[in-house]
Amino acid sequence: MIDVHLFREDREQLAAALARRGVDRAEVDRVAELDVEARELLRTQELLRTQVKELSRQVRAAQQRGESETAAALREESRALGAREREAGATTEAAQQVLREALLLLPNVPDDEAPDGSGPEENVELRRWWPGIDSGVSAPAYQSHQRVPHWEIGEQLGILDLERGARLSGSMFPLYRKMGARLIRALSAYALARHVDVYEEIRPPTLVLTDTMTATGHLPRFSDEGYHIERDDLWAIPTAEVPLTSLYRGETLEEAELPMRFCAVTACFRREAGAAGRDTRGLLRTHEFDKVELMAYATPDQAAEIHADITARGEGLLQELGLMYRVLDLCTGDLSAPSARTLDLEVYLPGVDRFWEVSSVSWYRDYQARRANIRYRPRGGGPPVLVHTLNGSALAWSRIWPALVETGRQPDGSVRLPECLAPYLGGETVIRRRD
RNA sequence: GGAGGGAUGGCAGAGCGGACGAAUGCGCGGCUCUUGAAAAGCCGUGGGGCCUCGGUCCCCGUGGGUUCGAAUCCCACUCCCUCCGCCA
Repeated sequence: MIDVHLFREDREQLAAALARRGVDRAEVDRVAELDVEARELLRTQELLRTQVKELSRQVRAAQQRGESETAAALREESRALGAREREAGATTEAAQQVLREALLLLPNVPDDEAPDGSGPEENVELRRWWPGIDSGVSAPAYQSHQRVPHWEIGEQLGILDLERGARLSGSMFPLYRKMGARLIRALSAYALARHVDVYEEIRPPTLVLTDTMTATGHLPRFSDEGYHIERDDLWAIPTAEVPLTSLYRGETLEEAELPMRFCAVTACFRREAGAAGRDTRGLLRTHEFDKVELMAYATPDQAAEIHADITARGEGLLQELGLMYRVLDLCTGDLSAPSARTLDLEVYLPGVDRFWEVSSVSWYRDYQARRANIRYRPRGGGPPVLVHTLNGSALAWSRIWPALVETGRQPDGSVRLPECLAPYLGGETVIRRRD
């Protein structure tokens, strides 16, 4: 959530920044007015409250002097004021609630560096990588045996069973078999092993409270996107970012502890309500997928370096896996609501001939931390300061899996997997037809 | 699911209707003493909001209630601990 002070002190600048991502000026003005209103109501209420407290003191004093009639009169006066105070309190609270809701719905202020644009087509491609690029090899010319979509490969090799997945849970709930299942497990083990040097491994809960979903910005704005278990009022996490960001919710850290870095592999659940019917073939879009997530709390000074590190780790994995990918700098119109700056990593799938997002590395500044109330005590003293939060995937396996089987497909129909996975696959890096 | 106990500042822990945002100890910071350190002594030390920067209001797990007045009494809930039941 945006600092409400900006609406008082820097409204013009704020409105201009938010306009870059399509927020109507009227929205900004409305929040500013709600803020003024709520403060006025608060002042009225506090004045009444002060009077009640003063009268209560006088009641006691009168009682101690034995003046019971005076005490009774004062009590009566205070009672009347108290009723008015309660009324004013209710009004104030209602106004503050309206203000809070409006603030929660507003997206973050984009970073100055984020490119302008109104939608995905205006994202800026920063770089592109493929095996051998460093030694001057030109972009790969994929062969016809690689131009087979992964759902066909998966069926041929018996490693992906979408029909039975759908039987269990409906469409877009994939079921992997044999080496296909093992590959997912291997990828998670491989990636975590690469990150635990610096990122503490966490195994968080998969179902979380509404407060936990609200802290990251997934609620209230995107309630349609989440699986909600009504009976217990719990949400299935759409990404490990959600539990990881709330790990220290409500706490005050010491500056010396920062940056704090975490990684986790979890299942991720998405209803894909807004994308119904699009990209539904194979594994392109699924309701459940496994992903390794990196997440950090940082001081504002540390944030840029962490952002670069998470990006580098995602890229590092893609390079070791030998997959062509590109890096996009998301324009203001495509930025997720809580993010100030996001770099997307997109892997190339030769079988379906398209780049597909496998990681979104985002810097939220203090937008999530303000919702989650996570602060740190500065080394040199002074009041606690909100942390910056950052996160990114490394990586989303439901899209790496297709990239690997399509890219690694041999002329004989078998699939060759990258050597870096051998230790996690029992040494076997070829998936053959009769596996 | 059942029974009982608990939740107070960075930590421990007192307070159980009136000047309590809260004793005391530890920790932390500063100073004195010391060649230096330790010890000792002295002083300081939670967070948030609002305004005319001097004030003022809120926060004792959360939400409600009683009262002129609530950390303190009542109700509900959450979480933690102990025991029982069930269970991978």
